[in-house]
Amino acid sequence: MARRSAHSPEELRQRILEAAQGIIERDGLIGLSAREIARAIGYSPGTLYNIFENLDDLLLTLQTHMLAELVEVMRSVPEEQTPQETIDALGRAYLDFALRNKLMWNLLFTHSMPSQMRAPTALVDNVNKISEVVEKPIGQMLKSANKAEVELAAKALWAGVHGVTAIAVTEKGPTLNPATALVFVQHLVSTYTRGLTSK
Amino acid sequence: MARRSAHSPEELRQRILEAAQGIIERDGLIGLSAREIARAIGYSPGTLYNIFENLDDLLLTLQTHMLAELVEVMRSVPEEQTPQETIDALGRAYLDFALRNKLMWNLLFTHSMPSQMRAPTALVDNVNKISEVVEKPIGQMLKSANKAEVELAAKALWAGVHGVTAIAVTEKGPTLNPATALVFVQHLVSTYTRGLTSK
DNA sequence: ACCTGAACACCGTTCAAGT
DNA sequence: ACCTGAACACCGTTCAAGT
Repeated sequence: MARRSAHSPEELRQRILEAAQGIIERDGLIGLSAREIARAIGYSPGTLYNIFENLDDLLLTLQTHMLAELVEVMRSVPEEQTPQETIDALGRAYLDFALRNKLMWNLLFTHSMPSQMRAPTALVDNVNKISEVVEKPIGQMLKSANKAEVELAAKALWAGVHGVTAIAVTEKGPTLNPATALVFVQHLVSTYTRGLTSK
Repeated sequence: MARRSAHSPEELRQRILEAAQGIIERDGLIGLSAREIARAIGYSPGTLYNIFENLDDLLLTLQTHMLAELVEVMRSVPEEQTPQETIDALGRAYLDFALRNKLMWNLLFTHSMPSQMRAPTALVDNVNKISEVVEKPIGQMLKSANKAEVELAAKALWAGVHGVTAIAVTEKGPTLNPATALVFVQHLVSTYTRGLTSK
């Protein structure tokens, strides 16, 4: 057996990650297993371990990819006429992304491994990049504010939008759900920014 | 073998739930297994299935208990001098609870099972009860608002506080973490309520 | 009535052996 | 060099058999 190389190492790596993502989106984290991934791509379980250290490593890689994609989505939101509208558009983009990738997005903010394991810096950095995107329009709204104030405001507001999104995605609130989430996001953004500018 | 009844059924049920909670808080969801719980309480694995349908049922029960405890915590926060201060105290209580029970709190808002499984109504109801606690001080702040407006405001603000808490608990933000979270919660609450009252 | 433990169909991970 | 598949130590869950 062996030596097929029907796929290059990078191809194989991609196919593994895609298969894992598909399984998670379909069956949740519970449905994910090395053997199931192997079955999905038509390789033996052992092959995964030539490419990833173990399942946790694979999961971390998946989270990093997902987060990088989310950062890209946020960065490519075009600037609107007013900072207000730009922030609104960013909120919509964030919510949309989460609703399109419910289980995978949920996984990003889940303690899925033993607590002593720290998130890799690549992941933490990307979480930071998301709020950095929000700092620009916030800075335009608060022209007299210093950098620290803008950063605080951007992170607080983005965390707020994140919270609305999180409740909506997990469908654990009867009123706040995927269908109504946008209204809540817009209300939070407009009310918060009014509070910011009327200080 | 069998027939020990060293513990009443309710006692046994409690011991199982406590053991499960301990394992999750120590090793995460990954470390939880029926056999591990059985080992922890000194019974055979089969015993768990006399009391719970399966592990998902056990997990759902655990989530329901946890959420009921959180509702109790929120309801017992004393009313302060001003609605503003009361909302602030509620935010602090919510954050404290999450930081004291990191992994278990995280579990409450995690898609831990196959996606077709719906959350039981007891769980969804309790999520709603949390924001109801916030409606009271919000109503005092907005005397001319109708019920729907107060509900929207309470849910949006609570979801926002939830988001700050979520980022802090998972320790995936370099700036927003357990040590700094309170500042973010207070900033979000005060800025949002200023926006509300200055409409 | 209550509990056990063997049994079944699964896991993650390793690694000697094959091409 | 790359991949397999057997092997090991685990799982969740069921259920006949014991007290």
